Amino acid sequence: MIGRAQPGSTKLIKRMNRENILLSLKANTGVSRADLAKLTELSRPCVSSLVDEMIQEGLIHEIGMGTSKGGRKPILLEYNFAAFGVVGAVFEGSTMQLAIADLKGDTLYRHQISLSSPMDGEKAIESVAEGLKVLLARSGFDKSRLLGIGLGLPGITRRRDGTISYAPSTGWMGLPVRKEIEEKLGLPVIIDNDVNLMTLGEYRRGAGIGYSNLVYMYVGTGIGAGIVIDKQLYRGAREASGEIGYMMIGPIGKRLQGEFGVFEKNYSVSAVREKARYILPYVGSGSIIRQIADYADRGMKEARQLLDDTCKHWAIGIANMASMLDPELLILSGELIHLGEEGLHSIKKSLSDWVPSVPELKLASLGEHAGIMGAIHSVLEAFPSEAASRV
Amino acid sequence: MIGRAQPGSTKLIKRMNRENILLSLKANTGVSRADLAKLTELSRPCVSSLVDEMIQEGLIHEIGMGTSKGGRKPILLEYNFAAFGVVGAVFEGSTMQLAIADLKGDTLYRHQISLSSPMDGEKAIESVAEGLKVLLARSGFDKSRLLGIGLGLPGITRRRDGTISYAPSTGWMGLPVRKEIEEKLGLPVIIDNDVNLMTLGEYRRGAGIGYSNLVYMYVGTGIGAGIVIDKQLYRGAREASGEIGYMMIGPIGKRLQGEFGVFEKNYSVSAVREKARYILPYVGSGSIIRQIADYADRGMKEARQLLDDTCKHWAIGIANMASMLDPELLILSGELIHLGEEGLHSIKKSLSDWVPSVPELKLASLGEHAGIMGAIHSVLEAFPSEAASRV
DNA sequence: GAAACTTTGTTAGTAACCTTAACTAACAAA
DNA sequence: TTTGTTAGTTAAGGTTACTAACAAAGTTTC
Repeated sequence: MIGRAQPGSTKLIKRMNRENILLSLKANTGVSRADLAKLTELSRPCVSSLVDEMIQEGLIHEIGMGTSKGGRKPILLEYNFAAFGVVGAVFEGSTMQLAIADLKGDTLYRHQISLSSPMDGEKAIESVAEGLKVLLARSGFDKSRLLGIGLGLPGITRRRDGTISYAPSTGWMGLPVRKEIEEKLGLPVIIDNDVNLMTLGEYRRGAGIGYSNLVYMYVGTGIGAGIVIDKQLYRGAREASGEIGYMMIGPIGKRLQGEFGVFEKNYSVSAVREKARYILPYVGSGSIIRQIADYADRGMKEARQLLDDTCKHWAIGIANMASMLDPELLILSGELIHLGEEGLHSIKKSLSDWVPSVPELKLASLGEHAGIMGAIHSVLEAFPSEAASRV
Repeated sequence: MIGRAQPGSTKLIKRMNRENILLSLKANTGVSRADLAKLTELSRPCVSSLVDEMIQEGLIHEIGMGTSKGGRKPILLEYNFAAFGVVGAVFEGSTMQLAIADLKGDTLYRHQISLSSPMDGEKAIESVAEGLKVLLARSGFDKSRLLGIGLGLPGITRRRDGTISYAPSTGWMGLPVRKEIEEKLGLPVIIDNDVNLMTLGEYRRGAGIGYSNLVYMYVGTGIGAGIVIDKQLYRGAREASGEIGYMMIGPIGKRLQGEFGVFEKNYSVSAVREKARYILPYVGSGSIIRQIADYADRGMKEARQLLDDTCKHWAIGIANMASMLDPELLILSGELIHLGEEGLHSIKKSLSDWVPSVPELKLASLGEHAGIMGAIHSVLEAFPSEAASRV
């Protein structure tokens, strides 16, 4: 027999109403009880009693009187963003970035750790513990006031199990990350793919604020994408969504097990850099697309060709995603940032030639911080107003 | 200021509980009040009173006694699937198919109308009215007992507005279909893209039953896809999701405004048929891929090449979708049905070479009826247990 | 400057809904 | 016939939010 969720009870409706009040309070600061009644469509007495309860619990503060609108002055309220904290951590090659944030998602302190032996999973887990200690000390937060830790990892992560199921670049396949860290720290841990978290970061705090459906495309050593659908990050049936490095773009060739996908084999930063080495007299460590563009601008024909070919195929990747998902917005990140205005324009032109519904295009706005912002927000989303659910 | 939805009231919890009971009752027939209490996690008295209420309203029936499990015999209940009806209608080229169904989604009667002037939008709308009359007469349903009409149309539909925003094949661009039919018939109308409805049909009644994330791929005159994410049909920001005919697969060429996309220009049934004309001595009207395969099997080299090339590029389309969305299941439909076991196998092989997370592959199982099934279910989903929400 | 509104917030009583506890009904097993 | 179990009902009680009325603290009007 097939059952169902959520039996409607009197507790449930209270929880919903508390949640609604908190949400309104998070979205607009300096709001009175009367305002909340209007916003939530609850009666004034009901709002008053719930608010008083939450003031007792330390979730809300009274911050003084407001100006009269022709009657008694309102008592302004504020969500107590400092009531709890969250920690975000992201592995990036040989460094680990950590940050502690309040319930608003505002970063309080950052910390960075260089991993001496980048490929050692156990060591990496230990440095999370180390970084956490530093952040707690600096911020003065007690561990009991942390909601949890969000952790960004390369490869395909199994969020539910808390393990890594596919990680060609680090070799941490099968590592039970969540369990180990939770045991070591006694805090809830959420793991996720790094590109997913960057997507979440840009969606909540960057170029994607206010949109409901967007795609985030990242071109780096590999090529990946994150997908937000109906305001939710979509992770796929096996948490392998957005693995667009495996799209069939460019020459196919033979694929070796455990290797990169066709698209990234042809047009990742590493691949383009490799091609450039055959053409350019000198290849530095900066943005490869800028280096190629510089030579192209100076009239080097082969450079111009490589540039055009690369842009065209990146545009093809974008067009494929746009035609399939019809997002409102497409955020370009990683090496795509360096395309510049002309590059962006040529991609827009291609899209309008190719697909019927062209999404808005924006460059990512958070830079290096996208991943850690996302990690922070992944915890905030996993525990929606934590305290409200204690009822 | 930013407000919020759903003020939690005592009415809401009753509605939720009624809804839960109805859902359990829809999913399993022949269930007692005691069973429902277990399924919904409500108390037995609560279930009893809600059930009695709904029996009064005609939503539920008692269907007799069950067998004792060591005590008093249970009174078995059944959802009254005949309480309301829904109508589905689908335009397909020059014919319109209609069907009337009960709340279970089981088709009661079908009807088909040939459109004398297929491209005349007004005429088409009139035939919906005509078909509805026939179905009501045959089934004995009164119009007041219909929840609504689901209507499948080619092109990009604006579901909210009820208009058509892009329809190169019919030219019905901008037609306010919903408004006109609602005014003419006095019934709620839901319009949707035809491929979306086929997807919904297969998801609810065909190859996709039980899955939560799937992609439906249709190859016909055009190429399109439907996307189900987290048990919801995803329509895209501008309702243009799944327009995979515009993926960049095969030679690009110049795209003319209002024309087909690159993928479908190269590998739709019409495109492949065109290529076949240059190769095969005779091209009939049946499945084009079967015709090519027959010549290939008889040793004709060019036919074999065309077959392989076509399969390969269809597989590329599938791989692109799989790598981006990581669905559990991919349903193949339209001309893809005729690939047969060998074709399916070769596509599976390609996929496992190309992408890291290979979805299950199935052939569509509803054939011609997928669209109309979907139309029916689109109404059922838009009015979830209609009567329950009257509370 | 007093009277008449207005807005904010609280108090008291009520209605809606679910739950628990206890009961009747109906049946199986021994 | 007794004992135990399952199904369904009745009655009392607990939460929760709502309405109505009121107090507090302003502004506006004449």
